[in-house]
Amino acid sequence: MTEKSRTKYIVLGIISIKPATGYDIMQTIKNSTNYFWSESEGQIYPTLAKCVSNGYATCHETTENGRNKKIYTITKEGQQLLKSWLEEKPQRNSVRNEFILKLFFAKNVYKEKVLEFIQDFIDNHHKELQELELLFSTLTSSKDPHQPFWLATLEYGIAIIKAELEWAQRTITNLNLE
Amino acid sequence: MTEKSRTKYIVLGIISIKPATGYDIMQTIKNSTNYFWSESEGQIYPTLAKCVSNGYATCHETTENGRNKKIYTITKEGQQLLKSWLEEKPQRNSVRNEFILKLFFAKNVYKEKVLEFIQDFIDNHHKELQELELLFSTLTSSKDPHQPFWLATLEYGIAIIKAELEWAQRTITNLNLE
DNA sequence: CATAGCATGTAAACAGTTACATGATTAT
DNA sequence: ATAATCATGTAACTGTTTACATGCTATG
Repeated sequence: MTEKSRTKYIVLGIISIKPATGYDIMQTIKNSTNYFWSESEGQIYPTLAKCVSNGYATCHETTENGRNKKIYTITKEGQQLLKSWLEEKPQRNSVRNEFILKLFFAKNVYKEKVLEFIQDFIDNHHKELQELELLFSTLTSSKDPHQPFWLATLEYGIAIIKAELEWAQRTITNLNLE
Repeated sequence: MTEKSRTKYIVLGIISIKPATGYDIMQTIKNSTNYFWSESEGQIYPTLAKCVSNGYATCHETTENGRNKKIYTITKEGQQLLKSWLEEKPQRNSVRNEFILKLFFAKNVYKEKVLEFIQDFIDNHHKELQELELLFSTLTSSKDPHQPFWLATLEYGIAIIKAELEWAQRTITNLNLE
């Protein structure tokens, strides 16, 4: 956990909702933030250990169903760190969209290949849209105090995907790919 | 330039259009790919040197207006490498949107702060939209053979930004921020 | 005559992913 | 039995940014 890595904030954010294990945190990321923030496994456990050594979290070891678990709980210091980060102006992120980069240089690529890529893009985005809409329908009935914010981020994901799908259809026509 | 870094592909892609200096490449990225692919300065020069040592580009030193320049030209091998990469299925990129991450955890943030962040988001996206629309108007009249693909990527950027702006306005209402 | 832009580059620090190792439980 | 899931962790590698160093030319 170095100065600038934001991994600690998503970790602290998740355990601020409810104490959790490293595994739980990874599941939460996979199931509910993955469409706007992803983390790889190799970051979570070291970050949790460093949060404990820096006093931002405490660790409680238990055994549940014969499984050893380490349940992490946020401390007052962790809450303060999280809150002060949340109140800082968000930083712009570097963007890297490999699909669009390939399209940018697609002049010498066979039209069939370009069409194939756009159709894959459409398929993947359709699947993702379905997943987000499923999430949406479960979230709408939730009474969790976080719900309005989670709904807003989910609507963000859905809005982007819909715009991408519409663009992809138009682009197949505009590039005369079919 | 290691195995997986994609920096070499954007570098080769740009010099495949027209021989260029490292500085030119940075300008091109800043002016025309930055909304979907960014690179930092410290990557460009070492990548160019390695492209030369790997036979993907050649380097020609000249002096222009008293300035020393190194003009890089793509080789046949470079063109082949670029083309074979372009024809591989695009890889998904990891997503990291700090603004949305902060909104996800915004329950304990003052409403005024949340509103401020969304308004900054709107301002920044308005500016970016204007820049892209300016680019768009110059591109539409271009007869460059790359034009249809550049236009498609530009339309992608514009579509996303418009969707984001609409979402932001709805979200101010939905979260009762005003 | 100062500031912005043109032009090239490196070193150190920082960040992140991949692959592996281990072993238990639950479902098929 | 065996595959999937739960659960924790590390090492090595890969990739990226930041800050610095240098010096020239064009513009106001």
